[in-house]
This record gives sequence, C-alpha cells and structure tokens, in this order.
Amino acid sequence: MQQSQAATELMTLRDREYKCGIDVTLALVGGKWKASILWHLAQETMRFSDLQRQFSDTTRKMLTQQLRELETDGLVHRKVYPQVPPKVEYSLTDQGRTIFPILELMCDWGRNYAQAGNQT
Amino acid sequence: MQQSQAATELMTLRDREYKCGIDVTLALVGGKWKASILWHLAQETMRFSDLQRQFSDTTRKMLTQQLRELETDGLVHRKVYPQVPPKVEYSLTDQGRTIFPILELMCDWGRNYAQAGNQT
DNA sequence: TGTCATGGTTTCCAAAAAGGTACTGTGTTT
DNA sequence: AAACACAGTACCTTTTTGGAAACCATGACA
Repeated sequence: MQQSQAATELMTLRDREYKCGIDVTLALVGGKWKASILWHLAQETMRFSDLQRQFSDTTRKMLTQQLRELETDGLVHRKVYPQVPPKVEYSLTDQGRTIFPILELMCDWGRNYAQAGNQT
Repeated sequence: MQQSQAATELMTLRDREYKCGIDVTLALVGGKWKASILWHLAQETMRFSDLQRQFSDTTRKMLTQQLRELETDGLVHRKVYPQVPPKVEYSLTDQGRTIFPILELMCDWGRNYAQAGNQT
C-alpha cells in the first residue's frame, strides 16, 4: 500500500468543489453556448453585434450573460470603446486561448460522431 | 465569392439539429455526470455498484439514467449476467473509447485552471 | 418464513438553466 | 423633435436537470 496518494484533493471554483478536472472544465464551458462562443472568438475578435449574428437563435440576454461569466472566469476579455453608439469587442484572454485544443477536438469528434451515426 | 461553401450543413442527433460539432459533443457528454462516468469506465470496466461507490454523491436514479443514455448513444456497453443477485457490468464501446483524448485534455486543463485560479 | 444483495423503477419536488418581452441610455442624424 | 444604433438590463415564465424517498424482483441463505 503506497502512501503517495496525492490523489483526491478537491478543487474549488466559485464556491463549489470538484473532484476532477473534467468537472471544472464543464463548469466553465459546459453551458449551451459558452464553448461555441469561445470557438468563434478563437477565430477572431468580435463585437457584440457580430456575436448576435452568429448566434441568431439565442437572445441578447443569454449572450451577455454567458459573456459576462466567461469574462469573470478570465477566459474572455471585454473591451468597451467610449463612443456612441456603443462599441464592445470580445476576444479571448491568454487563458482563454489555452482551451482551444479541447474545442478543436470536440468539434472534430462531434462531427465524426454525427456522420457515423447517420449511417445506421 | 467562392461557391465551395460545404460549410453549414446541419447535424442531427436525437431529433435536434446542431450547427457545430462542439454542440454535438456537449449534447452527448455535457451533462453533470456523463463525462466523468466515461472517464472512470476508460480506466476499467465497472459494475453498477462500483459506479455507485465512485459517484457516492449522486443517486441510483441519476446513474442509471445517464448510463442508459450513454448506452443509447453507443458510447457505453451494458452487459447483464443472468444471475441473482444481479450483476451488470459497464464498459466503453469502441466508439466510447474514441472520446478519451478529449476527456484527458479536459481533465488536465481543468486541473491547471483550478490551480492557477487559486493563486489570485 | 423472513432477510439480504444487486440493480434497478416510479413518483414527486426543487433548483438551475434557458428564453421572451419590454425597457434603458445617449450622442448623432434627419 | 423624433428616430436610430448599439449594447445592454429587468422582470417574469418555461423547460430541463437533478435529487429524495419509497417501491420492486429474484434467488440464496439462515
């Protein structure tokens, strides 16, 4: 029996505890829109209205909500230009960019799954 | 203007349509437990009672529900031994195994995030 | 005969996530 | 003076998830 059990230390995130990194990741990007938002922002910085166009089947409210959480979690940067009408640009932070490989795999895997599934 | 827009064909999954592979992936493993379940099953085949022990903070109901969906989606194999008391073993299908790289990245990334986050 | 173990199911309820609609602020343009 | 553009907020409803507790089936075993 080994005593080198560095194992099950809990991770904390927004007052919740997680046993596994997977759960942390899902807590951050597991919502209905967040991962896609990050994916789009990974390609280019976008204004709020650009995002609205991309996510035309959601509401302004959901978008701002998700963006604010991503900002709070340090994955997205929000830059406000002090002008009228307002201009707000969203981009990934350095930390946000580190999740790109996961999104890429998820994109490919999901695409493959859907294709394979359609053959049955 | 190029016409080679193979781009936005929709993917279908359980009567819903998805624009992006990411959303398909999240639909399959984005729940509160599924990704972790797959992660554990990737290490070893487990009986239902093993899973109950691992996921001691969820209920039998949630576990069976999630496992059944994973089975329906072709990611998990359920093997029933015809004996009493019952014995049911869960393992990954070949398709289920293909998601392992994503889980691995998610696990690492989440762990790193939690660590980095704790320093602020 | 009663109890145990395993692997569930069923019903009901609470909480969380998502969505709809209307309203806001403010310089600029008409 | 009115309308517009952009990027929101506020308030409320609906839908989806998650969870607690009780119930079920069956053969072995005491």
